Amino acid sequence: MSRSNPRVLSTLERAGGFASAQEIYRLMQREGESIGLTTVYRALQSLVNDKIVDVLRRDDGEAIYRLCGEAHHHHLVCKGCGDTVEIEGGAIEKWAKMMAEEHGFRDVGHTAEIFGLCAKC
Amino acid sequence: MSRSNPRVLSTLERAGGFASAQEIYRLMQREGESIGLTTVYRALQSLVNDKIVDVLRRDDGEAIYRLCGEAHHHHLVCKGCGDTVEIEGGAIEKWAKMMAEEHGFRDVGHTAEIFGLCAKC
DNA sequence: AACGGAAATGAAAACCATTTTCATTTGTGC
DNA sequence: GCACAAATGAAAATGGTTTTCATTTCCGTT
Repeated sequence: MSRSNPRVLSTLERAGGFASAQEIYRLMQREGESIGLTTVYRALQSLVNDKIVDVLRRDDGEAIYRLCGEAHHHHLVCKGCGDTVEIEGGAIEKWAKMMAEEHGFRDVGHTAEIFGLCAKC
Repeated sequence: MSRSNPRVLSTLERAGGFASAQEIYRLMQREGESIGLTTVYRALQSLVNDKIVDVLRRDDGEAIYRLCGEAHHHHLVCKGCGDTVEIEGGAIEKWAKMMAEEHGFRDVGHTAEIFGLCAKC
């Protein structure tokens, strides 16, 4: 039942370990790989089930997939120009762990994004 | 140009300051208010522009709207049963402020959600 | 009160990411 | 080679959100 298509995984890796299904699909097309959008979605779902990738949501609602193994980081996004800076979140990791423990949750992940206006905007 | 329909705002307040457009629409219908879904969406957009409400995304991609004035808190969500606990995020506020400062960002906000499995699941 | 233009409204259509359906192809064990 | 399961992808369905456009409501001016 493992539909974890290796071509999809490797494309996700090549994309910097961070991309939406549509982006992965377009990327594969551009590189001449023959694949259907459906298969991309299925492969990603499968990778999520197998906990090889995580899902988050972009602000526009599109789902983005990220390799779990990736150095975990967060984003500082400019509301004006869309510029994004990757930032460390050590404090957040601890906070998430503490909060989860306190409420008896296990197997936890988290998302955290900061948005504002950058120096130029 | 202010399309910030007060009936929509008051319904959002009544919903606990936290609801999706569809939920607000259904709530208003149930209460016998005559309004179109389009108007609800427009009113919410307008409230977001005026910084009276914020938007976040639920895991399924649906946008949820929240009164800005609300005591700012975060959520610990169970992936199994969907149960949600509101938690404090003092550490996060500081982290967000620091990171923003460090990169010259101003007028910053943030989102942070923790998800995992609750004790029952 | 009547008129005219601007803003608001909402039904229906368009949009777009995602999921489902289903017929076809591919792969594997016999 | 054969049969059966799994994988594939085109096309249709789904569902939240946005757009279009014709109609209605508001307001300020006569």
